[in-house]
Amino acid sequence: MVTAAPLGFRALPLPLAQLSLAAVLKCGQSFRWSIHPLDAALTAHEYRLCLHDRVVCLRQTSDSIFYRAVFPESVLLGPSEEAAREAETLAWLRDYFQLDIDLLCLYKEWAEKDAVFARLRTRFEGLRMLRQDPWENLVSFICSSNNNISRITKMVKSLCSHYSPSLLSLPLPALSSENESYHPFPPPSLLADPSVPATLRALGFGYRADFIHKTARMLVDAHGAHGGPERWLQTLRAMPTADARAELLKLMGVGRKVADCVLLMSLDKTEVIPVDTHVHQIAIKHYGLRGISGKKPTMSPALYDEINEKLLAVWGTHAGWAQTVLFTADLKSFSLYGLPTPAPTPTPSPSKRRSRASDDAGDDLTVLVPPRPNKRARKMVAVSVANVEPVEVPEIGGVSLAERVKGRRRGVQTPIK
DNA sequence: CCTACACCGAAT
DNA sequence: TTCGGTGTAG
Repeated sequence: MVTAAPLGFRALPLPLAQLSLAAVLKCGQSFRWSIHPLDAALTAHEYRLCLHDRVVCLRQTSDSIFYRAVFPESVLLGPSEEAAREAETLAWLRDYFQLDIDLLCLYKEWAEKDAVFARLRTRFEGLRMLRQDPWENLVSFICSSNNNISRITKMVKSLCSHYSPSLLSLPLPALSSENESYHPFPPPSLLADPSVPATLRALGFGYRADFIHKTARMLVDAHGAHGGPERWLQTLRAMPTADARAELLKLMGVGRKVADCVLLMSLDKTEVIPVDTHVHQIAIKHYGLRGISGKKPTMSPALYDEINEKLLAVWGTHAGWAQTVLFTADLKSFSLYGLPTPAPTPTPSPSKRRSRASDDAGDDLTVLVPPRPNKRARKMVAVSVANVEPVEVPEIGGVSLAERVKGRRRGVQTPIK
């Protein structure tokens, strides 16, 4: 069913299998999108994110993304400036969702290499890694320690509304006449103030309040207050994985797991696999990893590396992407929000039936795929804009992916010891 | 290098 | 108690 673009929206033809907003925006990568149901049956939603100068609004059908940007009340703009803004928004979309990466191509490669993935792939289509703002990503994941998605989301929104002025206010898309105000993510300088720890604690951040404040202070001290820290974080994208990780680990509240999340989700390190206890359990179950000998499931650096190298060998250069796709299916929150909660795949031997999605792969699957040099999936996704001349999207921001990821290989296998 | 333990708050 | 961790001290 091809739907006409809602009023004020532009259409961006894109198959659901290339990008599923419902999956990507709720899977624990980003915590700041607001999600509004468009009908009582919860079959469609509008997603909104406040950037520094505009609010991006998205909707999706089976074959298109619809997008628009809303700006604060300002001087009247001419047609050319309007067009420029349109182009910026589209460019942002392509960059943020990394639309020059062909997800189908990646799924195909993972399925060929990994029987577990091959079996589960149809359950979560369109799951891709975002290319997030590093500063926001960093702070969000400092908040993630010993925490869950629901509370992280509340904390991040609370952080924005308390430390960053409202950019604009917008009526909810449907089912209500209320307004919602939109706040950008606060810059490091605003979180480096001495009053911040007490304030954040009062907001329920707990011990993370000190982490955030100290990290902000470290970055401002080292790189200045006016976009310096943000620019410096961006430079980590051009750095080998191991070097970028070492920089992140200097920050307060940033351990291996948080550092790896930032490397994967905002610093272009596609091969990095953040390892938590959940990933560990699945790695044991399906990929032949050793468990912990003792009783305390405390993750040692050596074990972390072992898991990481093992899964990297299975999935290759985009191992971090593959891990996200695979383990997102296990998220409880996915039963919410009208995602097509994957019906359990019929198992040849239906002796066991469990509720958790990942258990469906069968228990005796110990997959041992020899590591193989992997050619990057870079076939571009055809993109065009309705009512505008079709636009091909060869690369992002003038910099090809090959350029961005160049020289990363060395860091991949480097153990931390 | 590796192991306890505290730390906040919500869920169980 | 446990959890989608990290800093600190041994």
